Amino acid sequence: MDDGPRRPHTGRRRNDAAKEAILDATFRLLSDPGTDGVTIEAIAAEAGVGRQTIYRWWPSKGAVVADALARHARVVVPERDTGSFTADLAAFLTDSFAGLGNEDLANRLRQIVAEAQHDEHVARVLADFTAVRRTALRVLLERGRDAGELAAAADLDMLVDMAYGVLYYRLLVSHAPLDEQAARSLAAELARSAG
Amino acid sequence: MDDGPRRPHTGRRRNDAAKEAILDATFRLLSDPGTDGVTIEAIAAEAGVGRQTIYRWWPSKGAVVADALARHARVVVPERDTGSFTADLAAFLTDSFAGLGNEDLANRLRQIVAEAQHDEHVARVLADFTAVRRTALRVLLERGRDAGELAAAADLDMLVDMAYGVLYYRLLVSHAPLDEQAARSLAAELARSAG
DNA sequence: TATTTGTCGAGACTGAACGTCTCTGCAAAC
DNA sequence: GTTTGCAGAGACGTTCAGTCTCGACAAATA
Repeated sequence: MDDGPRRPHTGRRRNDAAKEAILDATFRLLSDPGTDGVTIEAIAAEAGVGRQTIYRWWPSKGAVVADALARHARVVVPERDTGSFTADLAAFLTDSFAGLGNEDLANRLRQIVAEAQHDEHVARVLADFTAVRRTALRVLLERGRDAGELAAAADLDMLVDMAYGVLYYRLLVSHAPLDEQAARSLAAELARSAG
Repeated sequence: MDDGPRRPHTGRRRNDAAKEAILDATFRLLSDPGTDGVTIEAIAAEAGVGRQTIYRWWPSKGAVVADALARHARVVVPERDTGSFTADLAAFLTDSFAGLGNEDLANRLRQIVAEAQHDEHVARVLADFTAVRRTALRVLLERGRDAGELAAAADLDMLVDMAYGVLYYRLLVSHAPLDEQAARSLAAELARSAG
């Protein structure tokens, strides 16, 4: 049934610059704390593009948002290796928490998590994003375990989830701050898993 | 300026039965995994009520949803006191995780968290709901600490957040299951904070 | 009992937003 | 130079939240 392309491509090609402009505009709007949920209309206007052009590249608003987020997902987690596992862990958590001290970023992440609950595209991006973060923390914990600062039997994946769990739990429920003191306390409790 | 009610109430009174029907209908619809986000229209139809009647009792859809949820929020957390702190903790976490094994409940909680991010009414309900849970777990941890099974210096609030953090993190990102093994491992890591 | 008052269900209406369709212009391949 | 398909613009259909209006009706009062 599907006989595929039966002749070479002709006609005008899609404009990659438009795609870039759309992604940039989307990300810019997502940062704006004022707008609660970005609209396609706003993205098109901000990018100086027709709505249809957006739907030529992506199947839905969620897909655009997901793509825009994904390309900025590689936020740098500074590599720490001061020799002291506890200090490295505390620094890692402090950095992670501090990033969300920026309310723009915190709002963005809240939006992503919310949207991921009913948009599979966003869910996929969030899954990839968090997986990268988990891996980074796990590497740190492995180093600590190999150095004998964590119990050999410790469930490192669970420890990772406990750490990021606190971050997301507090981000989404907002009952307690994600400040430096919290990071220190969390690091201390995690490190208490001493071998 | 506000001279208050200048005469006793007259006229037909609001129908409490309608209010009940609306709340019940809302909760029923929230459980339905098919509908992604309940509509006022659907609530009104399900309750056999006019839309305006809903807005006569609540200011917004979020408020209705929040109220419907709040009245069912008192899910029973069985009181455990077997004498063994570790066993009690494991049982508490196993119960908590098991509740979300029900996909209806898990979906509902996902919806609540998502909606809470941009609806203050829902956010309030979620905050109250989680606060009750945190208190229950904290009592359990205090007992463990008093029994010398947790370090005296342990930051119990942080431990509580680490526990519920794992629950919410896994619920929302879905990278790992909330099964009994997870509950056991989590209990073990928390209890490792031995004094 | 008759009047007043405010709720009832029903449905029209507004406004926001998603996503589709259509139009004219234009750029790239043939 | 013709064909093909993307460009931006905007009209359009649809869904949904929330408001407004209407005739019916129930409760309190006179």
